[in-house]
Amino acid sequence: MSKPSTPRPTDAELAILRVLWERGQSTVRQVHDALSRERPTAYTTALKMLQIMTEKGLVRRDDSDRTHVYQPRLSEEQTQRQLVRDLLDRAFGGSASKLVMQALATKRASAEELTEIRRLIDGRDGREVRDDRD
Amino acid sequence: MSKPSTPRPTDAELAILRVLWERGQSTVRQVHDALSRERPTAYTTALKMLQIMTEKGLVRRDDSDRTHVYQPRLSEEQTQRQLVRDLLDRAFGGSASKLVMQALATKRASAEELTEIRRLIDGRDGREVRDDRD
DNA sequence: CGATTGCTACGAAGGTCTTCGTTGACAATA
DNA sequence: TATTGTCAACGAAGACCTTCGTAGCAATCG
Repeated sequence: MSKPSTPRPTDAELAILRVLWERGQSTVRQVHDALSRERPTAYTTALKMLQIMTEKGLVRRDDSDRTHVYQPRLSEEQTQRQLVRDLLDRAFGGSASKLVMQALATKRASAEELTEIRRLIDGRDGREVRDDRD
Repeated sequence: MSKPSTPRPTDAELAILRVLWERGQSTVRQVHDALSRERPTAYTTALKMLQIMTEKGLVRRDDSDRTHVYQPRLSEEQTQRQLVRDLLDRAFGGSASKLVMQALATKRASAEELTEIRRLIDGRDGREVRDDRD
């Protein structure tokens, strides 16, 4: 039950969401500046993007002031979970262990990360998964 | 070094790859039949898709017979790893442990899966990841 | 006041994705 | 042989995605 209330963010949308998660609520200018540090684009690109994302429900807009302020509608964790679930369905036949296996096969999985992961698993063993809404 | 030799498969492409991974090398007809069980589409949709995927290098085509035969160019595991790495970069800041955490937060992570995952980690501890080419 | 600056809105271009109809070649069959 | 069926190849439509230029409006500066 319950289809994803918000659509899967595209690449450019995700880039913007990353900015909003890091900075907290921001103006178009602020988003644009942050994005441009990585890759120079026009101001109106960020603007248009945020407008579209507002329509899609990916961000919320406060337009009480002349300069609008945007904030992400879902937390970083919620979005990450949604993306993982999506990938799980699309490419892993729903098998979380296979996904974890591939995550571990990544060079990025450092020793510290493995320790961290083990702690995670020990922490919640077979037992229940907290209720999640996405 | 080395940018992804093959592009990230799109949704429809992934659906076709799933068929090829499961069935092994297949004709357009066979792919189409398998896809249509899930969601009815025209034969030429599968055909066009496979033609495009051939151009992109996602599949390999044997056209020695009149009826061409297609096979995936990368294994399921290679593709999965590529997708995980991609998601890691786009949405997790490269943190594998965060990704695993979200995978575990999924209902699908059953008790058996957790056991399986723990075995994986114990199996390879901090040590090195086998060489991987994608 | 007039000019410049900063903002939103809008339209549109150029790209990719997915879908399908049509065409022409070839094969199988009546 | 004439018809029917199967196949690959296009082309093109319609939907998104991403990017930007332009326009219109408010505020601010000289």
